Amino acid sequence: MPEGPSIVILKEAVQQFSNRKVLAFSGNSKQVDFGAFTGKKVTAFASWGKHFLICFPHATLRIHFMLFGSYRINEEKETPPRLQFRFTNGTLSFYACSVKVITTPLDEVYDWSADVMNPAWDAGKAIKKLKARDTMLVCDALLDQDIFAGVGNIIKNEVLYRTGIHPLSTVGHIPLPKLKALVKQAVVYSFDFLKWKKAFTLKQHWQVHTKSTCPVHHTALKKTYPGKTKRRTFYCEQCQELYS
DNA sequence: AGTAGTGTTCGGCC
DNA sequence: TGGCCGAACACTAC
Repeated sequence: MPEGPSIVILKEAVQQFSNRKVLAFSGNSKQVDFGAFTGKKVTAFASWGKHFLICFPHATLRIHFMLFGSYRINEEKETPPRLQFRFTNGTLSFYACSVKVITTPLDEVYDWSADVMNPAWDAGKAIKKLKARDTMLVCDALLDQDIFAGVGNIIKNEVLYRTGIHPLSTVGHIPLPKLKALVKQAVVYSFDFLKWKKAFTLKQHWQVHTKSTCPVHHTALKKTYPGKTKRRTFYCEQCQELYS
């Protein structure tokens, strides 16, 4: 569920409830005053990176699925929903997710140009942010939501392989053309992810993530937990150059 | 059938 | 102060 493209899929799947009035609203979230949203109309569904946003005239509900969150449309799960909306044309339920109420205008909360899937995405700003973090390891930089909102661990591994950059490379030592390729592919792979996920073929397109051999050299891939983020990292020592 | 992970926040410690 | 680390959260595919 969690990476940016999956949130875009969710946003598209719930459009049937856009501009609909909430007939009933319940759940086990402690963050939400359910009465404050009952009878209100959903003005829009939006997203920023891995954040899913349900907009109302007076406030926005921010949903983050973390590792285990899920949702159902016109279906029920056994587990109690964190949030459950009933509309005239169906129900929308969220499970095991983090929920927050946002009352500040969204443009003040979110820098839309940092979201790799947003039309406002600004590659130049991403390059500037990377240059300002010159001692950071690239494996950590790709997971930094202030730079690449929406990028998760799968996208990280695949983008590093595509661009031939070793995960332990230091951002400040990566040549500018390579850095530009990295920023470019963070977006390109995210949209590939979206396309493949919709077609239920995402996993079969993975080149290194969860894999044990390099698709080019047929030699063993490395699997480590590097950097500050210590997330599972798959890479090929022959294909991916170390800049340090 | 047990394990590990598409993620983030928080509190404690040094 | 601030960086680092582990725990917590809570589900399910492999």
